[in-house]
Amino acid sequence: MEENKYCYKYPHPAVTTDCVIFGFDGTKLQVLLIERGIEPFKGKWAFPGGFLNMDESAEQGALRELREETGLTGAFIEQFGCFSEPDRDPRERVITIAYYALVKIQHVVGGDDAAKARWFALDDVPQLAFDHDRILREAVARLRERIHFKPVGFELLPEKFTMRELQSLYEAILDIKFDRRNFAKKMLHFDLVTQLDETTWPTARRAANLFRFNKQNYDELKRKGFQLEF
Amino acid sequence: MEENKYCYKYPHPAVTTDCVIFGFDGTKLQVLLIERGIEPFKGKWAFPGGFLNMDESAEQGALRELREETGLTGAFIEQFGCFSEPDRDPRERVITIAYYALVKIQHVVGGDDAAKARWFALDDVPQLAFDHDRILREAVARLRERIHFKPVGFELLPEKFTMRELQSLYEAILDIKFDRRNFAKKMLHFDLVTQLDETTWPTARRAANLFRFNKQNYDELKRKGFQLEF
DNA sequence: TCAAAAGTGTTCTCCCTACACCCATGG
DNA sequence: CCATGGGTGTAGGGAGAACACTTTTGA
Repeated sequence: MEENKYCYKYPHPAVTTDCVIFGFDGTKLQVLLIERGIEPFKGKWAFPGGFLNMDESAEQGALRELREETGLTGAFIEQFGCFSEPDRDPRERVITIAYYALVKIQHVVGGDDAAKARWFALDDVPQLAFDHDRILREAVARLRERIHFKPVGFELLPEKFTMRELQSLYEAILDIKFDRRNFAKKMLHFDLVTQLDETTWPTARRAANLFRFNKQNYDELKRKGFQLEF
Repeated sequence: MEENKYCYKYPHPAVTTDCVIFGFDGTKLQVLLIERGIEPFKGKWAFPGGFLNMDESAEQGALRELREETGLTGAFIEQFGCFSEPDRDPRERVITIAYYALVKIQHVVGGDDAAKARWFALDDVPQLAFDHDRILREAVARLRERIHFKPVGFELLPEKFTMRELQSLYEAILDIKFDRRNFAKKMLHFDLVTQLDETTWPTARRAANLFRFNKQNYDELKRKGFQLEF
């Protein structure tokens, strides 16, 4: 049996993609992790990911992994870095291209296949396999940067959401508190959210207005080169 | 003679680093390009770069390439993306990890070795080899993003510079015009620049005050978590 | 003396911030 | 009726934007 049939003149590293999947439960930012079933780092938690196929781009690879692990298609993903320390994988030299994904948590049924998958609040993520601790830190940093200029947050919310949910999301990502009224004012001022006629079922105390993301207006603003700011 | 002696169970892509080197000539943002001497894309211009060694991280590889091509050590570099379209290199599958470097143009003696190297103003960069056009667009986009929050611009200027030079740099990067007085006010307000007692030789019409970057104050601001804004 | 670039301060506006009271609903 | 969360407006301050004239020096 031929074991090592792919040969090159010079050494080549292996290349993987890893996907930091963020979700939002209405209160806290969550990350989807998978418990490793094999060595190395067996039993540790890690991001879903895997080797890149030779006929796919890194983005396609990341989307494929995402689909395989969560069943999600068409989620928002963005590459945020490539991690390449020579000894980051004990088996062989592996370079990973890292993406973060923003998913609507209620669309993820939970680890649908073999792998043990679980959501963790960002505060109580356990120690991770490989250099995934560092990868997570950089993913969060990138997400924080992004949300200042792009309304990526909407990717994490359901179609319809309350102003409080939106605010909680921003607060969870940026780890700061906003004044309720000022936050709503700013959001509405940009016309990025549209108020619907519906309200929440009065399941809490009082029914709250529902909003949806106004993509048209966002595209319009972007086209004009407007710089948002949060 | 054994040609292909590095063998793997699964196919591995080749991995390179490429370095988009930015400089500033006092008026326009410049990029350092190298004319390719071999196929593919012989005669086209491209960024300096090369294959990653197996014992170095991507950042080390990029710094090594930078040193080999320009003689520069210790320049500011930042990774901004990994490009992985399966057919981006006609020879074999090659993934490139892209960095941009900010260098003081007067420190670069010019292509010191074999390669034909030349500075191009951003406006008249010719069509580039591989997918380097796209890489350049993304490098510029990242630089623009960065300069809003980090005083990366100082990496491009000499130790001592005039307020006008600094303003021209910001204008070149962001492609907008500022009011001279407001710009100086904002810069001085953050205490990011310190005025020196020296002035330029009155080579233009009137001598201008010289400034230098106040790194201490910047670190101080950063430590306190201050968010700059330009 | 003229042209070209440098130095300098004020006003106005707008946006961000801080802040408090009433309303609706379920228990 | 009370507790909880939702809705709403205003006043003040600070930062950014607009803006013009004088100075220096070389040609």
